[in-house]
Amino acid sequence: MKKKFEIPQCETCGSKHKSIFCDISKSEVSELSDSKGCNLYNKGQVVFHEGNRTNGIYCVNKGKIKLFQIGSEGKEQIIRFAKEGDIIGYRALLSDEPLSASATSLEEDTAICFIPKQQVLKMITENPNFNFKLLKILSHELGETAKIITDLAQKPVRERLAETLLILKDTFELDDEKNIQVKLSREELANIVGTATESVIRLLSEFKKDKLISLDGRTIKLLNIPALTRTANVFD
Amino acid sequence: MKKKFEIPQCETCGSKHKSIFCDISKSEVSELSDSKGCNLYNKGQVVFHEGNRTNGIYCVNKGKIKLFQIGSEGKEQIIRFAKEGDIIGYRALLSDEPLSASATSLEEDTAICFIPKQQVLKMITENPNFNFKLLKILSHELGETAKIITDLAQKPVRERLAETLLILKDTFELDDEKNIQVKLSREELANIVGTATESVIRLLSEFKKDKLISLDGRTIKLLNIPALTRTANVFD
DNA sequence: AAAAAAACATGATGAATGTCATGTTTTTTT
DNA sequence: AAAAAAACATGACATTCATCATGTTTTTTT
Repeated sequence: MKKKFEIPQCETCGSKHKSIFCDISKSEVSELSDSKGCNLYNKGQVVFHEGNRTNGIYCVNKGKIKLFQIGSEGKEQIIRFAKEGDIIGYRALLSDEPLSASATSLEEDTAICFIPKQQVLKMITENPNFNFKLLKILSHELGETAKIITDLAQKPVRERLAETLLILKDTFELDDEKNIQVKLSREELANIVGTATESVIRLLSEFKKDKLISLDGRTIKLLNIPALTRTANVFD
Repeated sequence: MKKKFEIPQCETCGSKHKSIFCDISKSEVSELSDSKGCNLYNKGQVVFHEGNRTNGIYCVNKGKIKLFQIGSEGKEQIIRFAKEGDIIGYRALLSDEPLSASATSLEEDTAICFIPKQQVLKMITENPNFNFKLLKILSHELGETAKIITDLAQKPVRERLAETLLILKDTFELDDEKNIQVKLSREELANIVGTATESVIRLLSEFKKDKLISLDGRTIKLLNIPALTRTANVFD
């Protein structure tokens, strides 16, 4: 059962300033606000499904999203995450291809706006700033995925898990107690790292024993980031 | 020692029609031709180096290019290839980040033009067609890398090698004898697949024994594409 | 609150694949 | 053409890591 909620207005959107929409004009904002739709999602609900067509882009107003593909054996592979202010679904729209990944919400009360294709295209052609930001997002993302490819191809599971924790830290940040601000199951962690759930469980226990992290259910506290970085074998 | 060669003119460029520049105006073509530079490369020469800054994009006029990253243990990971008509280096330019990969030529007499940043930015702002093509290239590429991530994370080496052969087929095409039109060392194949050179050698021998391919030095003939597709475990 | 389901945890085992050693062939350099 | 280097090939072995089995804890449903 979906709760009632205030439909977010772009004019007052808290995540606007840190999004691709941060410096569009007043008239564009109101146009955007009029053209968009917005939906609330419970934890685990599907926002869009791999293989489908999309007719616009989605903008995360509140909550956290995982984007994943289903591999040939039916196993989920998490490709990336999105949070407040991020857009998703733009890849399929701009390449005019089916969605390459599915998106589901990771938290209750996730709010996601939908901006129709027509409006997106209009902003691309009429607002060079928006256009360049889009090019920047895409090309940055492409660089990140290339790094992931190299890691998956060359690093052992232990290093990849350590690196995943650091990436999750950078993506969702730590609270004041150094806990990573996202809760994922062991299985989901395995589906990022590209390994078996049991391996994640074992390695997390090792990291804990080595005082790199501490665990409380799905909450992971980073106790020693430099040592974790060394474990991940990253130097940048 | 670099041979003399006719500097290619964009007006008469044979690869223009199949590139991002296929439908720019006459005046834009001549502007492009004036602003660009062009270089010849021998086999194995570096076009650009990971970590450096770039001040423009490169357009492959003739020849084949591999793009790769160096992993934390110094091992090369091939991210993608480029051929006649393809552009490279655009990711770094558009994201305003250092180059995420190195590029080297795979053949003698590779010719690559360089288009300065200023010219690229001008075309982006002034030619919506060019702009959308760029967005399309980036987003398509992003979709391809996502697939590769899922495969690397989930498929065994045998399947990945079979799939690599099929991707090479699609990228460089077959000649009339069904030979893949690119010559790579076993080590380079390993650096695509994410495995050891010895594993590639062994698996190629198996594929040969199973009549999926035949081998003549670095030339790979695809004898049974449907069976290779099944071996790769792909269904699309 | 009880029952069921899902998630977490740990040990035992085996398969996939990386590493090392060694030899042959091919290519490049002198 | 000879020598050197690089690439290719194959066997033996070791290691990582996935799978299976089983049990416990936590969460969800009834």
